[in-house]
Amino acid sequence: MRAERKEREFNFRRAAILEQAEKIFSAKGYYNVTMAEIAEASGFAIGSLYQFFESKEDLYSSMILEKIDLMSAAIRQEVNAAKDVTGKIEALIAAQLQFVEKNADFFRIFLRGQSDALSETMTALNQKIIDGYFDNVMFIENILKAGIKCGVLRKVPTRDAASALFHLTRSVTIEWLLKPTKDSIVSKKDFIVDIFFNGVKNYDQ
Amino acid sequence: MRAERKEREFNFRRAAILEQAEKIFSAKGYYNVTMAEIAEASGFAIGSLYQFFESKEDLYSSMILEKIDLMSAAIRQEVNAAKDVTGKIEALIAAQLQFVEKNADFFRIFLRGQSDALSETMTALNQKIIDGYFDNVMFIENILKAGIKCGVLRKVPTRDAASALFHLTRSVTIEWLLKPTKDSIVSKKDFIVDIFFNGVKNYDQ
Amino acid sequence: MRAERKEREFNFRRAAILEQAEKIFSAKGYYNVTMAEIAEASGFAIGSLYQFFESKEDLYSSMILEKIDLMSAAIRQEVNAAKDVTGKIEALIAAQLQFVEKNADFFRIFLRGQSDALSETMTALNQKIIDGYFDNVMFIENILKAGIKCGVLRKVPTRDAASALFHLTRSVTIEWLLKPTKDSIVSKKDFIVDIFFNGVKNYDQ
Amino acid sequence: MRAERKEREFNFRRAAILEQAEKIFSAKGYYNVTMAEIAEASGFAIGSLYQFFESKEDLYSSMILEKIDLMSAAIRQEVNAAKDVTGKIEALIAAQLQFVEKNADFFRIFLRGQSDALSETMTALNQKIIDGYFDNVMFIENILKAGIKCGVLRKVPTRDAASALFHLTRSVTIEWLLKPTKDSIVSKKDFIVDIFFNGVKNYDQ
DNA sequence: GATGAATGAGCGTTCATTCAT
DNA sequence: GATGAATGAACGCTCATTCAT
Repeated sequence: MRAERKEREFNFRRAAILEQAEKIFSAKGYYNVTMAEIAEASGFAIGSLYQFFESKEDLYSSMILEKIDLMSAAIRQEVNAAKDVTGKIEALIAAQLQFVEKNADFFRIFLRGQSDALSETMTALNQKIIDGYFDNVMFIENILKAGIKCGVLRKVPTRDAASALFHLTRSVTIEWLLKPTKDSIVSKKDFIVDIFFNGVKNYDQ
Repeated sequence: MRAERKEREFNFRRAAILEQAEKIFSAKGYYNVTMAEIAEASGFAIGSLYQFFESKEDLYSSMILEKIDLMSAAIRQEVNAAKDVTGKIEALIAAQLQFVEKNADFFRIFLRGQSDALSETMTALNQKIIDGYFDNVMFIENILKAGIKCGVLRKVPTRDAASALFHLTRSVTIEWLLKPTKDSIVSKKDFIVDIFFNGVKNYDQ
Repeated sequence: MRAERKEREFNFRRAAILEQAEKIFSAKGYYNVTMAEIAEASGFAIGSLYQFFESKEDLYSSMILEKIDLMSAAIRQEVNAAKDVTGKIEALIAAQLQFVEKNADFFRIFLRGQSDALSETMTALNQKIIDGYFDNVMFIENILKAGIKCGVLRKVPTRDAASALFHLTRSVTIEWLLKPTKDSIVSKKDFIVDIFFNGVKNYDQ
Repeated sequence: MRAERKEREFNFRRAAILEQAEKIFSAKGYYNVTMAEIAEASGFAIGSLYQFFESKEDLYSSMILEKIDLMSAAIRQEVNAAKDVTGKIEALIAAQLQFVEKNADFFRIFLRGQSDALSETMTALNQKIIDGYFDNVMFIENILKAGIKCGVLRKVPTRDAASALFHLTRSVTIEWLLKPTKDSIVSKKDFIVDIFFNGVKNYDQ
């Protein structure tokens, strides 16, 4: 059908814009990027951007929210595929790190985005990001609760521990983004698992 | 002496501006704050701000860097006062949380600032923030190294573990800033220590 | 014949566009109406409008000029049908008011158009409107001249008096357009005739 | 006092901008004038215009409303100075014509403005213009009522007659603005008075 | 030194017009 | 012929910075 092809084309172009925008926003930050720049980079005229997005803010928000959804879906799929609690946690971390590796540009933005969430502007986006963050932590929390219930984990405050695991992974992500290294970030999974499960104390002493 | 009094006056006014700027930047973010707003809030004329700071960017950078220095100094003092490794780590966490509690406004900025550090603008500030971050992690790393050497901690990759501890504390900070609560954040110290030292695994099983 | 049918079709569509355009321009004014809006309202594609009109300005001008011609013709016909001067003047006023009543939307534009004629843009349109205005006033003037010649009217400056009659009618039109009323505007004819013929002075005193 | 001089300066500059804007708007119409043009003509920077006016619309509205107020005041003063009804009406017409002569540029705009008042944009300005128009007509109406009461005028519908007188004057104004003539428009006063009082009918026949 | 009015480059956004399909 | 997505010049407006007072 004609209309179908149209829509496919539309989505294709839209995605192309978002891809370029991601790179540029990642490098320079929301306020230092102009619509003209995005147009130039994506090979469209300035006016054309407005056929795909209502405004600069809409373009930015769309890019972030859609990527977040992708990430959420990817992670949940991996986690649900795992059977026991330990496996789920490992899958969670691995999936997160994989996503980071494949979307480094986006994460540079996303990490900023979460901080921007602390300010008053772009309220809609911020609220969605915060909601997404809480969702995420709650998702982790439920895994931990299951782990405590079945005795694999000791009784720790689940909410705090979930947040801790989330930020442990984030810590590795930030280090990786800050120091250009060729090593795959996924190799850090075992370290996170080790620290999160065992802590640093030496019991052998 | 006349010149001394002048300088004291100067520093006093400068600090007053930074104090107001901190509040405003915290609430609205760098790009949504105007020099006129800062002037208004601090009771100076717009032009006067330029006697204390070269530019808006300079004002912003100065505020952040000076607060970081304060925080660094405060933390190091507390840590150095502690005697053994365990005590140093507890002191480190407690000092950081205390600083967060006393400087919530600043931390809202700082968390954003660290993310901004991932982009290309404000190079000077970003580099200094990254340097400060690395300094901080290295400082923690040295404590951990000492802990491993004396057998209190098990042999974990020190750099990664230092970063992990740093971000564990950060995780608690973000949660606290995101959800307005009247509980003191310092009370979270024991949780961080517990997780970091012991992990979440249940060894009793 | 084929070509004829084509032309009929063409003119039919063209008229449909003008009809919608009249409504929209009337409500929002030339500069607040977009070609997209006119296309939408008339059920054509944007590009199709350009097969009927060279430009937005051409569309606007065409609509106005054609309506003016219609009005002129209608009025002249009515006036010529009347026999004596008094009858001609009454016919003139009545015809004008009837046209206003049937073309309220257009008159909202036309009144604006006449003022636009005082500025420098849309020179072609403006010149034609001014020409039309002068034609109109001259047409009235000739009636008045005849009236003076045959002694029905006293010796007043004909040009000024013609303009006065024109604007007297206009005054009633504006009042009627400004205050939404259900009374037919045509009922005001007698008032205009009365004032124009007799003035307001009380000779009985 | 310092502040006083400041304010005088401010008002002086503001008036200078309005004066230039009047000329330009008069020649090209609201939508064909750019802020850059007004800035250029008045010798200020673009940004400076915004210290005197909130927006382009505000600049335009201010210019019109302030002139209207001036005109209203001037006319009412002249009218009130006259003693009997005939004198008041003559004063009214003379004052209006004088104002037109001194403010030709403004009237080119104002005549357009009143028509714009028939569309939906610039609601606030339009409402004020319409209000002003009604005020004006009512002011005239009261004079006519007094004239009827004291028997100088015959019993005509006062509202319609007031509007008629208003537009009679307007008719002369438009003719004068449309045809560049060196004759003073004020000389047309007697014609207006004559037509309005006596009509065109020849009673001698 | 202190002021804040003046500056103008630079932004996001609109929309008449074109032209490949 | 009919379409409507693509275009980009042009607009109103902001705000960091300067400098005459």
